[in-house]
Amino acid sequence: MFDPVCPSDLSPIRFADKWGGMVIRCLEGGPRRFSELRVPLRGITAKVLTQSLRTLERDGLISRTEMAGPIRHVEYELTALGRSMLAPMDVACAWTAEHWDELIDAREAAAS
Amino acid sequence: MFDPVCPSDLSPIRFADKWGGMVIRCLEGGPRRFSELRVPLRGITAKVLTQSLRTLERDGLISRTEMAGPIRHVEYELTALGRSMLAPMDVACAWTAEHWDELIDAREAAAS
DNA sequence: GGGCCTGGTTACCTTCCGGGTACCAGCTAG
DNA sequence: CTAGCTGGTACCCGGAAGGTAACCAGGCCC
Repeated sequence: MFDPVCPSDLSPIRFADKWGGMVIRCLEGGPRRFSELRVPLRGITAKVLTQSLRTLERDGLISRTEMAGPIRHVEYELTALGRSMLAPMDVACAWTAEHWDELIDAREAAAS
Repeated sequence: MFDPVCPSDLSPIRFADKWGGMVIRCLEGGPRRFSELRVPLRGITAKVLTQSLRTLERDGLISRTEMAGPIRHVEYELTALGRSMLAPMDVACAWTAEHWDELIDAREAAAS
């Protein structure tokens, strides 16, 4: 789903850290487990994902819940605050999509 | 106008690099010269401002014009692309302002 | 000539971010 | 006993970002 060489790297708008925005997108559809997040975030290592999740939690955007039971089960979920950030993110995505060609052109013109 | 310890550092939404968003805000009202930009961006050094301006120019968000004449005169101005980014920035600012307390609370809760 | 304004450049240093590898405990299935 | 899944942690590394201090040319004023 998300590529390590994500096109959004070209966008001047960034949410949280490098993977933060994508993590939030992954949680948009409901709670997810650690290993479930690693699937769409292709190429992310456990360490980096942990890092990103801890930061998002510190900033109050997601919550971490250890479920009871014999086997280990941790769920990450968007908080109300995190969910409220989806709106600005949509705006940013729309802007990036709309001006995609201009962004590419600017880079190419600058490279030459 | 802008503080080096800008409150927006707490916002998970960032535009361009550290000073990029503020530079764009400074140019909102029309073209500005290098030294005019240094006034509101308190504490920014020439090198860092140059760096930021070069990046913004590379990304097609601002334009740099050397004016003719005996004394040196350089003007920086928002391009159409740069100006179009003001809308997403407004949305981001509004979100940050609206959820300011929650952002602070989250940090404080995490610190304890 | 000396000082100041213009808009920078250069070298250097420090911090942070992201990533790679290895390793861990707890539980389960074969 | 061994392998595999869960969700991580510890350690090291390289590169980029951000900042400091010094210096620069060109033109102005005195």
